[in-house]
Amino acid sequence: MASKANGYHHGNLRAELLMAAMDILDESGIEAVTIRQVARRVGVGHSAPANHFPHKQALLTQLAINIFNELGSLIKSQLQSAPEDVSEKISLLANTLVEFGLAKPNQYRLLWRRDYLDNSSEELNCAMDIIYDELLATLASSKKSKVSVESKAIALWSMIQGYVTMRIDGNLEAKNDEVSGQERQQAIIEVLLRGILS
Amino acid sequence: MASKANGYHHGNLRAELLMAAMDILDESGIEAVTIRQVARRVGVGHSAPANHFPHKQALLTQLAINIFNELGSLIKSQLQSAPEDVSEKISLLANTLVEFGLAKPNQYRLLWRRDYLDNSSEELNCAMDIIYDELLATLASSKKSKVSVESKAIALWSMIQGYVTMRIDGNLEAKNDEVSGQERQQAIIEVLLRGILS
DNA sequence: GAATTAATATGGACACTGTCAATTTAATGA
DNA sequence: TCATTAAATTGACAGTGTCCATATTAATTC
Repeated sequence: MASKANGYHHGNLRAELLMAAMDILDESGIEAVTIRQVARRVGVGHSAPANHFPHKQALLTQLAINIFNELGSLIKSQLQSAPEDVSEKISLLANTLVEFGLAKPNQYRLLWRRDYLDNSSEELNCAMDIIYDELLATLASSKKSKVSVESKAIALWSMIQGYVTMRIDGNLEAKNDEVSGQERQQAIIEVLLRGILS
Repeated sequence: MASKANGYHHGNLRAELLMAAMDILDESGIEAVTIRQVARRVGVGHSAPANHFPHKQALLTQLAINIFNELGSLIKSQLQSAPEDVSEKISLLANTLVEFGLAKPNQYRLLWRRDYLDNSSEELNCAMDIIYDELLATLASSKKSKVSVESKAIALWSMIQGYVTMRIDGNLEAKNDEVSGQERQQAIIEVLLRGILS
C-alpha cells in the first residue's frame, strides 16, 4: 500500500497491520486473527509485528480501541440530528448500538472479549466510557424516579449488550416465533423504556 | 479416582475427563482447558480423550450441557419454594441467574461462548431452552400488555446475560459509584420489572 | 560527509496446541 | 481359544505466540 517501497523497511507497517487484522476479523472472526496470518497478508516476516506490538494482546487492544472510537463517533453524529424527545433519543441510541452490532458482528464481539484485551489499558477504557457517558447524558434528562440514572444506564447498556450478543450468536433464532428481528428489537427497547420513564 | 486400576484401560475416563475439564475451567478459565492438559491431569496419554470426544468442541459442548442442566435444576428448585407474587417470582429467577454467574464466572462464560461449542447440538439447545422456558412460564402469568410475553422474556434474558457478562469481566467496576453490586443488581431488575408489569 | 546509534526487518528455534495415524493392550463374545 | 472390538499408547504434523541472534536501513551525531 502506502509503503516506502524500499524493500526492507516498510514505512507504514503499524497502520497496515491494523488494517489487515481488521479485515481478517471481519471476514473470519477473532480466532482467525493470528500474528502470523496478519503478517503474511501484509507480506512481511512473522516476527515483524513484534516491533510495533509487543504481544498479540496489544494489537487486539488497539483494534478494539479503534472500533470503540468509530462506534462513538457514529453515536455522536446520530444524536446531533436527533429529536428533542427523551424517549426517542434513548431509542435512537439503543438502535444505533444494536444495528452496529448486527452489521459488524465480529467487531462488536471483540469489544466484549476482555480475555483477548488488555483490561488495564486507559485508552481502551476511555474509548468505552465515551459511549457509556453518552448513554448517561441522554438518560439524565429523563424523569427522576426512585431508580438512579446510573442504574437505568446499566440496565440499558446490559440489555443491549446481551441482546446483540445473543442475536449475532444465533441464540435467539429459535425464539423469534413469527416476529421479525426488527419488531423484537423495537419491542424490548420499549419494555425497558417503559421501566425507565415510569 | 473410580478407575478400574488395571493400568491400561481406565474404565471411567469419559466422566473423569469432564470432571478434570470442569476443574481447570473453574480454576483458570476456558483458555486453559486444553485436551492435553485435561489428559495430563487425569494421568492419561494426550490422545486418549479422542476415544470419548472426537474433538475438543465435543468435550466443551458436553461441559456446557452439564452446566446448563445444573443451572436449570437450581432454578427449578428455587421456584418451587417461591412466593405466589409474579414480580417476586421474576425477581427471584433473575437473581438466581445473576448469582450463579457471579459465583461461577468461568462456567457461566462458557454457556455463551458459542464459538467454542457445537451450536447444532440438540442436547445443548434443549438444556438452554429449559431455562428459557422457565422464564417464559413465569412471565406468562404477568399482566397482558401491548408487548408480547416473548419480548418480555428476551428483554429480561438479554439484560441478565449482558449484566452478568459485564460484571464478571469487570466492565462495571468503574461505574458502580457508591452503590454496591447487590443494590445495583436489585435496581436494574426493578427497572425492567416496572416495564414488564406496566 | 562519515561514523555511530537506533529502529525495523529477517529467519530459526522453542514449547505449546489439536488432530491424525499406526501400534499396543485388554476386554468381549462366538 | 481365538478373532474382534474397544480403548489406550507413542509419534508425527502443521499451526500458534514469543524469544533470539542477525541483517538491513534510517536517523543522529561528530
